[in-house]
Amino acid sequence: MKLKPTALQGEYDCAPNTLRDVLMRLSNVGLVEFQMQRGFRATASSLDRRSDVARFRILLEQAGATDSMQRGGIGWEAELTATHHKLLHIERQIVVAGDIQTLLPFWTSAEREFHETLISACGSPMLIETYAKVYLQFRQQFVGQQRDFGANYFEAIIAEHQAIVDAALARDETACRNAIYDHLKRNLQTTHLAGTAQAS
Amino acid sequence: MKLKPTALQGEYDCAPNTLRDVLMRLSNVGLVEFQMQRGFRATASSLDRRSDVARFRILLEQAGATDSMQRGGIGWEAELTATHHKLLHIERQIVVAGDIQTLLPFWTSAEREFHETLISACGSPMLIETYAKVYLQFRQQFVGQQRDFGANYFEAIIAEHQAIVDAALARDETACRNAIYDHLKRNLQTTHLAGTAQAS
DNA sequence: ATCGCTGGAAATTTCGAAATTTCTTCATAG
DNA sequence: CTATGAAGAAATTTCGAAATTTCCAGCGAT
Repeated sequence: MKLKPTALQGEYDCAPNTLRDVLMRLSNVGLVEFQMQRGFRATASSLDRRSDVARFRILLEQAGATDSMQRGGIGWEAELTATHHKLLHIERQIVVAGDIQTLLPFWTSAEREFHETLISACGSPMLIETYAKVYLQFRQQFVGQQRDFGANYFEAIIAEHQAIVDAALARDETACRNAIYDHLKRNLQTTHLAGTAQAS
Repeated sequence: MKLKPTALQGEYDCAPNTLRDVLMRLSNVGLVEFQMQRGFRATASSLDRRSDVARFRILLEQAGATDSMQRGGIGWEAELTATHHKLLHIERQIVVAGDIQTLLPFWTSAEREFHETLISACGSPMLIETYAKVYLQFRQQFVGQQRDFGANYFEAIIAEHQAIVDAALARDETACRNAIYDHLKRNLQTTHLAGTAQAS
């Protein structure tokens, strides 16, 4: 679907060139596609695309977490514990209240913070920056997609996050890689599974 | 170092806003840094930065090559052989003639093609696109840096590229990962070595 | 002497119109 | 009926000026 600056001018109240600037920045993050002389397009939300993003996210998160386990000190452990605590609190609320609508934005924010903290001690600014972009693109794949959060969906998520923290704090690299893979494998296509062996 | 559109207006003959647009696109690739309301800056060329880029490149190239070895068919093998043949031809010319100045642009182009072909069959558009950007940033770290290409520098490079091709065609994943690491390790800082174990 | 505030200069961003390029439609030829 | 080409329409890019924001130096107070 095309995104024409002049068409969006009515939606948002500004000049077409400002829209162009905004779209250009969104294309930096990967939320919008840009081609020279051909304008902007919303990135398609296909099964292939989602699988690709998930696969790449697994690669970066496994590498970042592994490095963080090797380099991270007590400060990293503290931050990881803290962000996980906040995340767990929200997830329990969702399970109990079942009120996903109002809590979802808080959960999204907390989940991002948790995963970013997990890799924060890897020592590679480039990996951290790239992961942030990939995480946004990952989340973008689910906007407007009416996913059915099954009854025990968030209970499963809670267990998966717990497994990641436990492995990370125990500095068990293999366990952590497996936990990350298990957390994200639901987004992979079966044809991609071969290429993303758990422990790699 | 700051990059002010109005200042570069004399250098290139166009309006400041066009310069702004160009710099914005360069920041997409990572060749220029951009901060909201604070304009553009040339990315610093420090030892830390170069090491970070190299480390990230190793991660992506190892993963991409591994997946390509699993998924690539005869077509991939053919392309890899072809690009390596072209690269080797240029490198031999450099060794014989010692004429680095005129051959360097050709070598850079051929080297990029070779490495991109190596990971081209990985099946992940995202990894391929990211690698392309990282490769550019890697090369950027050496512009204007008078590196001393020692007498047998390119002879070593030839051997390293050969090791990569041989391992890739033999589908020896561990050997290929090691060959990639050996090819790029000269750019890593010692403090980073721990984080990038050869076979990972 | 250091810190905070204010005023002016410089840089960045926004804007709307002009110029260029691409896309669409329709007519004509094979 | 398909294909090629040209004209018109639409979209993208460029441009220079206005508006906003940031940066920097100088003044005054604690």
